[in-house]
Amino acid sequence: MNERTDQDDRLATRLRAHGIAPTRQRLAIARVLLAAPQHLSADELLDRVRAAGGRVSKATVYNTLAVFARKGLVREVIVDPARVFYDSNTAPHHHFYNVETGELIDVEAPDLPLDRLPPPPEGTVAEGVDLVIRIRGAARA
Amino acid sequence: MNERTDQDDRLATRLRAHGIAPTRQRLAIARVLLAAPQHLSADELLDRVRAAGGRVSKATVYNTLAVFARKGLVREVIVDPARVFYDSNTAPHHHFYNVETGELIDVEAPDLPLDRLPPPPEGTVAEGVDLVIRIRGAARA
DNA sequence: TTAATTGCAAACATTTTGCAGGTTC
DNA sequence: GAACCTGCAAAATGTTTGCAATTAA
Repeated sequence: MNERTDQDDRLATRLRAHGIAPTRQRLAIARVLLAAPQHLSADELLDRVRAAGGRVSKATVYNTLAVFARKGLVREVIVDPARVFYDSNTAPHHHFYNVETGELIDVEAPDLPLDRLPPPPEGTVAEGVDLVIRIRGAARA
Repeated sequence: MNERTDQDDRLATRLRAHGIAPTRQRLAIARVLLAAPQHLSADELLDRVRAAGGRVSKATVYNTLAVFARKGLVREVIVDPARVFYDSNTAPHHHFYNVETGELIDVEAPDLPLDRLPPPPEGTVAEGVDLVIRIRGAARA
């Protein structure tokens, strides 16, 4: 059981580094969500955490995701009115969103010359840039 | 009452040009939404249509907005998980979204060199590009 | 021990749906 | 008169909230 403990230690450290107290539930959620770059909705995440043996309530998943997002550990992706996606890839990048399948695909940011964006209106500050390319079709391999 | 009739005729023509049958309710909705470039949610639109004397049900507003969007008469803007905005400006452009006030502001598209976007994955076709600059702060004049 | 976190169920808000009645061409 | 449109109310969905019990530091 040392591997798992080591990994959890790393995760706990990472949470603390973001000012998040590493509780049992938050670790269970982080273990799933931060395992790899991916896009999950709250409900999907709840399913996966439970499938992995985690005991978490729905409310806690929503709470936790909001905390993670606020602390910059994950990124909210708003592309579908039906649900919010949480992206464990916090590096600057953009997305393809398949409106037919609901699939989200990362796009490398460097491809895009977004360095000279228009300046925000007076009195406001830019907080982030979201670029979404909506696509459709079956992305068969 | 000729002015209003003339304007309605123009709107009706515009709807027909998009393959939309110009019913009483759709005209009432179009009159409000297409009067100027603006961003309205379904509920806001319902209020305004009724304030203007239009008799429309909530269901019809949702139906109509979906039809307008599908036919390209308006554009859906997904920036807030809580509600969909409908943008009567169909020219290519982007948005500032004030996460504090919920305000949407148009950004001229030409400012952005989005001509060389990454190609969509095989088997899919790009349908549109949404660029949102999230801002915060009170945009006082 | 003191504040923070969790879980449950009820509450919410927006949007969708079923279907009867109207309207349009 | 056949197809389309509308309205109402009920349902569906994802998310939030209130509050008592639990846990973390």
